[in-house]
Amino acid sequence: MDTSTRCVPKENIMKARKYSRDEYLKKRVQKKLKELKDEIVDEPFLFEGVKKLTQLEQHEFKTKKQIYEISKNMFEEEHDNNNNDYYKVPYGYDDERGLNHEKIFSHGPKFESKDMKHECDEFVFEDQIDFVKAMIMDGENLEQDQTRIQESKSDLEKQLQEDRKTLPIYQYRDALLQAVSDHQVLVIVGETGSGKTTQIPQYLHEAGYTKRGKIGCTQPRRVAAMSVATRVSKELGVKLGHEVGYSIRFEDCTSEKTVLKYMTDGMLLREFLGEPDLASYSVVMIDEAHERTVSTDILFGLVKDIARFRPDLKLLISSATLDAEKFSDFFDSAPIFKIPGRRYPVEIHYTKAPEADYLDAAIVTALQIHATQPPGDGDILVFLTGQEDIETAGEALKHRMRGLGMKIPELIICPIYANLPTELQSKIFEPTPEGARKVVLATNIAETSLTIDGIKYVIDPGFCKMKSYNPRTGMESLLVRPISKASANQRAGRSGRTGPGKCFRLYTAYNYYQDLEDNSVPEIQLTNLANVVLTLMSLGIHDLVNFDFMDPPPSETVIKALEMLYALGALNSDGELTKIGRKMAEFPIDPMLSKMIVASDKYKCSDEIITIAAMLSVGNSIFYRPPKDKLVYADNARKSFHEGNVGDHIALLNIYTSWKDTGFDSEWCYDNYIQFRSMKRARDIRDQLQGLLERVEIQISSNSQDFDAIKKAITSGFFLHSARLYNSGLPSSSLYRTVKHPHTVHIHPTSGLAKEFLPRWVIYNELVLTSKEYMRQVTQVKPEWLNEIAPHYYQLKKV
DNA sequence: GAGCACTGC
Repeated sequence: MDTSTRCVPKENIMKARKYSRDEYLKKRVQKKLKELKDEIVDEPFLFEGVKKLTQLEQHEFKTKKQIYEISKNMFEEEHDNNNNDYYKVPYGYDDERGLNHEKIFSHGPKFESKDMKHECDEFVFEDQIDFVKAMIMDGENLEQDQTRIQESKSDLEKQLQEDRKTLPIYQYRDALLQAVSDHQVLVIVGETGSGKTTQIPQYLHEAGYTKRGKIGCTQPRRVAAMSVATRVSKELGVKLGHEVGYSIRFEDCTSEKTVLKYMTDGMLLREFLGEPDLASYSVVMIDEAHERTVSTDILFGLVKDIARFRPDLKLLISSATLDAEKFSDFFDSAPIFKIPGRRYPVEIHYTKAPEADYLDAAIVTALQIHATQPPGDGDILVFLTGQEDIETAGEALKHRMRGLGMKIPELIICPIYANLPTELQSKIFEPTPEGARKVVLATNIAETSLTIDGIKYVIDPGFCKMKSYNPRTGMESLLVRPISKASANQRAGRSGRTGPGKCFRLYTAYNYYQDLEDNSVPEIQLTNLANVVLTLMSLGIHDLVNFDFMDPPPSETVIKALEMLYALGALNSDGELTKIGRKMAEFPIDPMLSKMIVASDKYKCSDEIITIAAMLSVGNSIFYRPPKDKLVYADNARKSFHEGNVGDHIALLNIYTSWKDTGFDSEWCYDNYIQFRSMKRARDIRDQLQGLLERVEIQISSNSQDFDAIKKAITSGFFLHSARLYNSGLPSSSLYRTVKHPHTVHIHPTSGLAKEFLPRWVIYNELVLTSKEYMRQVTQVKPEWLNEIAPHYYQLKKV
């Protein structure tokens, strides 16, 4: 794979495809077809036409397939009311592309792997992708998997105990307990299915560690913490929330009795604030450490530190294979304990040559698999970068399946990405009907966050979207980038969960070994750290430069965060936390938002401000973006909350109060093109913030009519994000200049302020870089407020 | 007139 071309932003590839080549091609083909139409007498106009066309246009167009598709579209438009059967591929149509099955079958295979050769012998597409089978990721302990049978309810507990003994980890029980007793820190390597998450805490409990304190086990995700705790409580035959419990944001399912506590990593981090030595714990297990979330990375440094003062505290770091040595090194050469996983073998296939258009290649590969493998065999999972890719691929697949007619089994297309409304997400979990096959088009969500049963084939184009953060400008953007080896292996492993699987990588073996990084860049190096720095500060860690990070974040990012906290008044000139800073640290949100809340006390509008803070911290998924034809309704709905050019912040407040007035109705959300899921989340966050107000002694006060007071409170948090209209003489100019680091930016078109009216001074929630540099969530302010609210910051600047 | 991968507190 030529990584330089692979790094081209997806938009460019898409644009080139959509607007230049295809448009051009379409016009040419349509013209030619019209010319030819009179020559070809009806029967199958389309196919004869295509045949002639391909001869004529051979030198101009790359593949007949494209010509076929365009002429087919054109044909369909013309014969819209006709019998659909007409579009079936007629017998005898000769196209090496593979639209006639009998013909195609005679072509040779291009797969190199032996078994595929046999299976693919009869079906080859013109732009077939050549794969080379390279290796098999070994499966382990397979024979034991046969025993997983659900028993009747009365036998359930007995069965659960039997099940526990069949887990690979069971035979290592005594050795593991010995290792834990001999060493304070232990790195555990165990692949998925080894049972480490459910069993290790139970073994330690059985061995008596819970007599001295709780056993805590962290997970990167909420659902994992919940489901594992549920499972373990069943295995131990206790009620969830008693001896076994879980703790996640908005939901604490634990009691005084709880000795095995599963929690999200962020939750343990917040527990540090109340209990800096984790005195109530005897064992802390950091699970899925290889995922390297910001919270786990911080936890590493913190637990390593407290382990020195608490020799009785046992630490378990559990991870996937690749990182084990690194974890061991970080924890002063802690011993590594290996547990084999339980997984089926996965065949890895690479392409012989790099693929220029990964989307097209993925579609063709999916069709190839579908056409050559028996349908009851297993479903296909395709990893794509985002919603747009998924929609494009879904359309293309549907289209081509129609082109292939009835001779091929049904293919059910299931898109899945995090912003997809919940009711549409559930489609992927429905069992595949007999004789059909499911193809799941997924983002990275399927890499770790959810598991789909019945997947046998994985198609991995080798890309994902990654966040990048520029500490200098404070700008965030998403870039399409090649994945890491670890990520590629994780994706491949998704095919081997219920039986032997196959993974088709749309890049070459050379690309894999030479071009891909071993591991993904840890998140802590890619993100804004203001909140993390504030948390560490309130734990009394002032020397952040020397904090023991496994992979330190760029010093620029840390300095930027410190500067911001200083400007917000959370730190004094000695770098110590102020009273304001301590209050701010109580809120689990971005420091600028928490400053806004703390400041709202003064303006007597804390009720409105926590609503705005909750809405802002839900992020950009509040508005549902429907397909193009309904987009205009969605935009109008959005505008209706923005009457009087109140600004986007007040508009968010309006949305929340309108929703609240309906009694938190889901229909209302649907009518207004608002995501119900996001609103529920906003409500949860708001409730949490309201609870925290008491803790920092801020009165709930409402002042819903005084927008200036609300805006002033917002300005107290966001005065660093101010911008001034630039070139205001020109009516069409919408250029703004940020005040802090002078930089030209625009108001995001989805803002209520974008068109109607351009204020001279604004504050914004965030900067994003997409096609331009945009300010998102913008509100007008008066320049004198900046002087009044942040004189320390604006005194020298000319406002 | 744009276009937001995924988590978490």
